Amino acid sequence: MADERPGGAERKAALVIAAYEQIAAKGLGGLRLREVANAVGIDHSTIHHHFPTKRDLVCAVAGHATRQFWTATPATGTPREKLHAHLTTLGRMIAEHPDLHVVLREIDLAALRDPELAEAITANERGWQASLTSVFADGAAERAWPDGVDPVIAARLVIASVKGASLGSEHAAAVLAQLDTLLGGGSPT
Amino acid sequence: MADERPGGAERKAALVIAAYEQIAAKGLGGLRLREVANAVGIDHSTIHHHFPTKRDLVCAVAGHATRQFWTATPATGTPREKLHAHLTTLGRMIAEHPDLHVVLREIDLAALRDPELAEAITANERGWQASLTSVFADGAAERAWPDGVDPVIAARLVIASVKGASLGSEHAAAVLAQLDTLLGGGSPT
Amino acid sequence: MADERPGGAERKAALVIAAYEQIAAKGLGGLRLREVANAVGIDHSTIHHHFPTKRDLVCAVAGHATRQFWTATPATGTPREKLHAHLTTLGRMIAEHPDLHVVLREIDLAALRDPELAEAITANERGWQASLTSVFADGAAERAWPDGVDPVIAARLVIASVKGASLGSEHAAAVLAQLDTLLGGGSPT
Amino acid sequence: MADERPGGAERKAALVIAAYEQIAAKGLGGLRLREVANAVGIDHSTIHHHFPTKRDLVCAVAGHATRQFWTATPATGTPREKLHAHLTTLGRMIAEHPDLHVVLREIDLAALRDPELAEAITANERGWQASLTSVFADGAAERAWPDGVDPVIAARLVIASVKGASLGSEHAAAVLAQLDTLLGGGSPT
DNA sequence: GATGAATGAGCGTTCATTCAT
DNA sequence: TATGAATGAACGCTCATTCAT
Repeated sequence: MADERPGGAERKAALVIAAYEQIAAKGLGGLRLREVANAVGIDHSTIHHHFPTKRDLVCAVAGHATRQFWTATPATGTPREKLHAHLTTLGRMIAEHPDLHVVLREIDLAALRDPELAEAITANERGWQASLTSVFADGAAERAWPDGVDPVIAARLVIASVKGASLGSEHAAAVLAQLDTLLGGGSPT
Repeated sequence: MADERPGGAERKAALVIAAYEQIAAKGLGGLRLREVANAVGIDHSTIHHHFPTKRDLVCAVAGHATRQFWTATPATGTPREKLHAHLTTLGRMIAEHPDLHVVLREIDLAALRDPELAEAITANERGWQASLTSVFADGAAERAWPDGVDPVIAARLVIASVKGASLGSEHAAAVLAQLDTLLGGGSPT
Repeated sequence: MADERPGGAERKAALVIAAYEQIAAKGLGGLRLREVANAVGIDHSTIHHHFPTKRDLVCAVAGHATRQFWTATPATGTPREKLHAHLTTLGRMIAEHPDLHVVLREIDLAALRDPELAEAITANERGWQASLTSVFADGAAERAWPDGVDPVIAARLVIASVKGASLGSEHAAAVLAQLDTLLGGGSPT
Repeated sequence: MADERPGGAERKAALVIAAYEQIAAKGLGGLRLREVANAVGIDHSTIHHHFPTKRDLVCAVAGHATRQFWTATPATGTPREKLHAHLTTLGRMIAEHPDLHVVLREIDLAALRDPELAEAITANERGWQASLTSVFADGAAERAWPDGVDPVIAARLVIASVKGASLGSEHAAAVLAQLDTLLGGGSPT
């Protein structure tokens, strides 16, 4: 009822969001704890009560970003339809909210050198990979895809295409639609 | 025979290479002029004699990296063969020299906020895009690809896949092979 | 009784004084934040906690110096006596505390190129000018000065003489006494 | 006849003038050897062939500036007329060419901490002082000044007023005219 | 939980100067 | 005489972090 003095959890969430926005705007290398604190309206040293180190905050942002991403990509129907919906949604999301994907890519890169960060993002990607793999496997039974489609590898291809497309957000939708076409052609079930 | 005292141009090149390696190892955000200078064996202030600012050095690295990339991707034969060779080469390169692609991706991301850097990388990408587009256009005449392949968009898809795949170098070759299969079907000319 | 741990305001004042002394000793061009910090006994980076930039510190010194100067020059009595007291006091001050006037001159010069600094010093000088002008105007009514003395210009002459005299502190008192003689003639009220 | 390749002396003079202009524009603290060299069209390291150290160049500028000043202040006639002409000329010069006086003041200040510089400027000032003193002494014989004028001190007062006035060039002429009035009143011989 | 003062390592950059060519 | 490469000390400033209050 009284949300004037936010509890610890809300403050933490606010910090994560502020940090997320900073990363989207200035990149991971441009992230400044002081500015994050300012954006939330607290002193910059107070931030360490919620996140002992900068890295902890960044990891939390990684979790937040992957969650955002995942939440936005549900799908139902046949495997063909699921894939189509997935790629369409992602294409639109990249165009409409490039921030999320920029942050995700920023973290992908940093994760190459930071195992802790990698862990924070891997969980999400494992889910994505698994979900896509099962879509491809399901579709394979009904010959929904062209010959030569390996479920695991095709899932990786989709993920790679999405990541790469997110670096050029203007063309992302078209690129993913092209991939969709290639995978399902003009003949969805 | 006396290359003990390197001329200005060689020093510059050595600095670019050292910076490139630093970026590959520590990321753009971990690039330190002092370490670059140490690697080359000169005082860190001397760098500014060759590159007035850090940014100038990074731009030079961008040029170097894109050149590396481009020179490593020639191809001959039919459109089908060209594409196959291209994707195979890239897949192998990502696996064997992940550095190059990491640096390229690092710069891609930074270029979102630095127009000067963007310019250094755009020239290369325009060439890549044009080359791929013409391969797809040529192949279209002889129906080398599945239906629905738009040369321009397909080129972008390939680029996106390569970029995305380079973030997970272990699977890059398989991913690009999958894309190759998808595009060439079971029937290369 | 516990002034071991100085509060923020005291630290700031101590920094200003230390900077003032540095400028007096080495000139504005010889002012080093690290030495100021050392003199106060803190890390040099802590200075920026109190004064965001070096310029801010210098402006604070400008304020401090002008205040020092102004508080040291009160006067009472007839216009003639006021002027005499003023010039005598200044002559003595320049001789006894040349530091203050050196710093003031240093800042005068820098103010030619730094509007912010100019502002910090102008306020003081306006007060000085106004005070002197009114002394001269008051004296004019009782014919305390030789013919041809314009209150505003005479005030400027006094200021100019003081400034110029402060560059050669050994003779300052005599110089200002000469000016006093010239203005008051042999007949002080 | 061939002034394409300037001899050492001309080059030196050009450097002094360029340095002088730099000091006038940016202050002594803003003097950069590289920019001086650029202004003259030579490499910045070549400057050391003409002036071993920066200080040497500054001393040369001090000489140049004092010479400029002195050249511009001749006077003839009775002591009264001489003084009047002198103060008028100086007042006009400060207004029309404030650069010279700014540089002179800049050097005055620096000379407080640099004996070598002091020496370069003292010679000139001694001449100025002597010349003024003799004007005052000559005038004393014919009672050209008010009572109480000591030739030596009055000379110092004039010098101090000129220096101080040069810090506020807009009012310099009026200030020095006021001093002139005070010294000679409405009754020049 | 929050603050402000302080820290210290380190950054990119500057600049007079040196030296081999 | 002139150059360009190199030096090295020093500079102002940044920023994550610590700690007493």
